[in-house]
Amino acid sequence: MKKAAVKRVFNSLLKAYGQRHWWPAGSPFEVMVGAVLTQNTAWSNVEKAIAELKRHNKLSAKSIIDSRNDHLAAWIRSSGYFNVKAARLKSLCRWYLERGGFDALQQWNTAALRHDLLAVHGIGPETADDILLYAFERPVFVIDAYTKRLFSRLGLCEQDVGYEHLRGAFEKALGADVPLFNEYHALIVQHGKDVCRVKPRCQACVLAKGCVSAAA
DNA sequence: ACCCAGGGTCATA
DNA sequence: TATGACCATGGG
Repeated sequence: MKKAAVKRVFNSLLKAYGQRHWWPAGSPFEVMVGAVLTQNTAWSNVEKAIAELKRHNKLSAKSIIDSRNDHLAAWIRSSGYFNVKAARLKSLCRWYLERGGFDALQQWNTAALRHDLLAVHGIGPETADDILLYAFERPVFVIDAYTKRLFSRLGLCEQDVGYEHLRGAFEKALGADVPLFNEYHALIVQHGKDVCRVKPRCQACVLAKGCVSAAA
């Protein structure tokens, strides 16, 4: 992808939506939990689940591991796929504690940390990259369905582009820039919620032409 | 009633 | 390697 085009889209989105102030969480660990809970799920449902974990004093790796599966599933019920996600949260928390927690993991280089995260059951590329960018503040560009949809509509990538390929394209076009990656992904999600497929025009389409007309 | 959301895993061909 | 099934709640 061309640098200029990628930056132009960012400027358009920023002008349309303003700063997003992501990730909405009080701690890196909360980011990690939210990243699992939001898999294929609306964030509004995740907020309730996290509030419920907090209410039961279970927003820590140890307390999650020590919880019964059926209890944990009940607390995160609102986020959907609760049985699956209860198991995924536990595997993530085991990984987290086995590696010595946040400060120890923060010593790792980004490539090694990403590789290790991807080996955790239930952590795929997008969840891993959410964690890397928003919890560990590493320069990793997060790709999601919104990103592929928007950029393929804009004609900047193929519709069926692979995750790693598109991630590499963004990172190459933008350079390693954590605050920029943070804001950009958040803006893409905001644009996705603005939903061109429902509204005839979303705010950013006024500025970044093509998004509407290419919608199928 | 239908559609989809800030995905990932697993079984099958 | 490439699809398809499956997981499941809540808001539009």
